[in-house]
Amino acid sequence: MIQKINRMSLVEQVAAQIEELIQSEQWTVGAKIPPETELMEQFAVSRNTLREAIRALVHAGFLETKQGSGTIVRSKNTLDAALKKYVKKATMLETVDVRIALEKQAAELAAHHRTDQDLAQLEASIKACQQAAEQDDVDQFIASDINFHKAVVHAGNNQLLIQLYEPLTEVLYAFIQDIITLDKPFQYEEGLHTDLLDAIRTQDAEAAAHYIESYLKIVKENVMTMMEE
Amino acid sequence: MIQKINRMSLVEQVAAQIEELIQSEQWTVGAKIPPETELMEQFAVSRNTLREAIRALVHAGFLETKQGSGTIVRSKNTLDAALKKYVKKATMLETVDVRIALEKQAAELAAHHRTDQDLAQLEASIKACQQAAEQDDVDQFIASDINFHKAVVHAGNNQLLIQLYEPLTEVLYAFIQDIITLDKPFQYEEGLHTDLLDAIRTQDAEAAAHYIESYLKIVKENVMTMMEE
DNA sequence: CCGCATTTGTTCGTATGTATC
DNA sequence: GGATACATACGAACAAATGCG
Repeated sequence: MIQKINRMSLVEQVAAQIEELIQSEQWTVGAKIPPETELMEQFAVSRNTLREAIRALVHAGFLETKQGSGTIVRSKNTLDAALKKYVKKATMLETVDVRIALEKQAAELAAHHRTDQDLAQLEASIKACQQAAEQDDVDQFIASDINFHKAVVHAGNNQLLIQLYEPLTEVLYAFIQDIITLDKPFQYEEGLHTDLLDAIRTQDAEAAAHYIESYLKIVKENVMTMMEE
Repeated sequence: MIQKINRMSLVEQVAAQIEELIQSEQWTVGAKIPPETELMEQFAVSRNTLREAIRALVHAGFLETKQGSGTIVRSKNTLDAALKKYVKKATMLETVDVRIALEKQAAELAAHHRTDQDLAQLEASIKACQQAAEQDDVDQFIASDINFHKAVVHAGNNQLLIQLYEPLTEVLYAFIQDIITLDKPFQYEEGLHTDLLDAIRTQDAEAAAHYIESYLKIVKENVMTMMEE
């Protein structure tokens, strides 16, 4: 069997290997990676070649270098960094529409694929919301609320969808804060999330999607009224 | 006014400038960029520094280098490259579900926001499909079909959504080819797209979403049966 | 605070493989 | 095939920042 020639440049090969080391968590986030001299020996390449590989990963957001100190692992995936950049530039209205699209689909999938573990996670998130509401802890409530939505998406069991959804939540955090603090005196509606949970539990995909739609339609209206001001 | 010290490394500065040149379309996609020796002079940096910057942009998907030939501009934005990478790793089933999510929402938005220009574009795409079908040109038909779906998403007038959708189509191209060539002897259903066009023209968001849903449900079933084999 | 080793940042020189005319 | 232009790769050296004793 004749093998294909390795057409990848040395730099690409080294970069791919390092990326693999990060994603397999042999190099954990936050940890310092071996110095250049050491990596030169391990990969058996020159310093310049190694540096080009490292620089590529720095630019992509995987690594962070500090002169005199060393190089540390900064992040595990690039999509997150790239998406955040774009979401930042997009208008809030656009972001909300994309969120509606993804979360609705996720809710339908969750209704089909949810495990007992998923249901437990959803219940826990709802409880956290209730507790925060009782204590009038706005920040905690928002965090718990976002956690609930994330849990829904996770229950959908679609990795690609999860990766796309995650960066959106971060941007919405500050916005939701504005809505709650400005628009209303922060009142927690009891059945807000439990309806969706029931729909997912009973595997009623249609109801789950409908809940998300009506909920996010309200969010969208809030966004639009805020933009008019 | 005291200015902050420029703490960016030379490589980062060069990379940022090149990125700017690309996004401002002073360096257009497909065009060859000046050779390294020339850029060394223009940026007033050494070869290795320049190379590290270029390598970072190559890894990000902006540039593409070919030994002996030169370096050309490959893409205008990173999100596209990052997404493609992820989509490639995701299963086809996951990709289809995400596509359903995005396209459904886009169809609803299109029904609301479509302009006369959008409608004209949709009609043109449908005509291209019909022509390709009459001539039994499978490749051309697939291309036109994808163009139609892209036109729907564009009519939704949500930049973020468009950016997310675009990379998905590329991956699906090869797959749709398989379905058409293997599964069926390539027959074009007349009303396939016209129903959606009518829904968008009459601004019936619900019907538009419903059409996308039923259409992509068929696609999804095809994916699932193919995976079983 | 000083001196020193470590580590990344930057530059130059040189040789080699590859595409284009 | 030869000449030229260009990217690839290696090696050596010095600069600058950091951290430690």
